[in-house]
Amino acid sequence: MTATRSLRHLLADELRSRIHAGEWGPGDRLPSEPELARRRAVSRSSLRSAIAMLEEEGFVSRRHGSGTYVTHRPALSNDLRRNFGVSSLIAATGLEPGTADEAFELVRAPPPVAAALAVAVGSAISSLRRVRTADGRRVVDTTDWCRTDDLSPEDLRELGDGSIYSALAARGLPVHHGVARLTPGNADADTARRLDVARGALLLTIDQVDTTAEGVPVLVSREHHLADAFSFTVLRHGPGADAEEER
Amino acid sequence: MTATRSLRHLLADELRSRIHAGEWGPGDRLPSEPELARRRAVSRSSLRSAIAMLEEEGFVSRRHGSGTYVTHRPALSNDLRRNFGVSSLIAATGLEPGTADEAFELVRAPPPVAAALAVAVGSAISSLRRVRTADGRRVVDTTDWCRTDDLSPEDLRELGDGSIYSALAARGLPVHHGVARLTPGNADADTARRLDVARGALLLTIDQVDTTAEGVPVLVSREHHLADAFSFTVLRHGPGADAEEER
DNA sequence: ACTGGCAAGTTGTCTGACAACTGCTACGGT
DNA sequence: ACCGTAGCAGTTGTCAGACAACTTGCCAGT
Repeated sequence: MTATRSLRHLLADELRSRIHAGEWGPGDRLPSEPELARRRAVSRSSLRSAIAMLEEEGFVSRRHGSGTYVTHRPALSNDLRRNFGVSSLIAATGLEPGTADEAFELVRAPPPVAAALAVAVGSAISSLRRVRTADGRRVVDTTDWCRTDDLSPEDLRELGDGSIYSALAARGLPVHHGVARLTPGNADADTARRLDVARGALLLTIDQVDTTAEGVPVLVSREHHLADAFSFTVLRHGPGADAEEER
Repeated sequence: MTATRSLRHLLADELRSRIHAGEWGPGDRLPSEPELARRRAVSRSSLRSAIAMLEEEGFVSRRHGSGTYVTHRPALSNDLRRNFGVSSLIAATGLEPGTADEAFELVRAPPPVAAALAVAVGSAISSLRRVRTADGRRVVDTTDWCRTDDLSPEDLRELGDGSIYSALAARGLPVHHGVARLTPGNADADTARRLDVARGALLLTIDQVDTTAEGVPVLVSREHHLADAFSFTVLRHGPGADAEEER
């Protein structure tokens, strides 16, 4: 299923990987649009759409009358914006992700979680708590919550190494975006024990609410990251790129 | 100078602000492309490019054969990706940004800064250290470094309330993007004194390197943010949005 | 040696058309 | 009365060709 995405997405993927593979280095000029379109036997407009996507993502920049150039974009090992789950975050640093101390439970929704999931406080929801490891080292203590009619505790147990995101997508609830809130903190007794560090160790806590394209919140998670295990990076677009609204 | 940006950028800005103003709410369908194009007296292709930008930014989502719909995108008060400088971060929360304890100096580049700015270790560079305040409260302790031939300490003194970014842009060095690295930490004696908090207070440190579109690093900064003063948020794009490369 | 303009090449926009898809409606069979 | 299906109108996706706006390098004239 899933079907082929639209042509311009395919073209964008293609160009992105060709740039990523180093076919054109930073500062190089891409072949002209008519040229690229002719070689791929697609219309120039489709190819232009693809390039527009790459431009929006910051991979290339276009100069009217001159050409399209590959930007000197840094290759971030772990960009918060791109690496969604903890697994991909760990994998992006070249380490082997794993899990430990898994616990699947049916719990009463605590107030903040209930509010985020739009359910009544105290109603039963599925929760999955686990410690994520990188090359065997305990680095993240996570808890995920979701509605039981979306995923029951049994569903969570069955997914094994599969990601929660793909399980949700298989149920027709693909996660479109998430809002992550970052807070520094110190490990409490419980988390310290689970992560096998001293109490009070530095943590970066990420509270995240994932929603579908329709704006329905489907997954709430709280992740306590060991501060010295990762370096979290964000690519920030400069003020020149898109002047923006205020009020 | 600056010139009018391309038409599709203008159209995108226009639509973005109209959505932001609430003309169409989340879930609503936008007028059809031919309709919007006719009303603005522009070609459908230009308008399509504009909508493509909004789609890439996550404001709308298109459905082939059905229409273009406004997504339920959360209105983030302070998104790390969008709010670039500390001032805009403070202003985005509705507080009044200010500065205190400014110090302009000519210093010898410490190794990490020298590496980031691509200058010799120990060579003279401009630095600006200051405490940023929000409604008078001391919330961030920042230090900026840049090459003296880009901005001398006197240039920094002269800019007053103007941002360093606009000063760099005026010198033909517009900042295109920056890479921010986030680290939790505890306040050392010096920072604690400057921020008027207890030693060991929780901080979120942001180390950032800002570069031009050509990839030339022009500004390095280290910001110690009081943990309880802000909540840092990032909008993360879901896995469904753009399946991506790995290696 | 310098300057001005010309010309080729590239991206930006426009126009018109058709294909592919969605959602609804009306029709016909059971 | 119910249900499935074909058709239809509306929308986004793609195509083709043309011209405008801009950049860059070259070349002739001074």
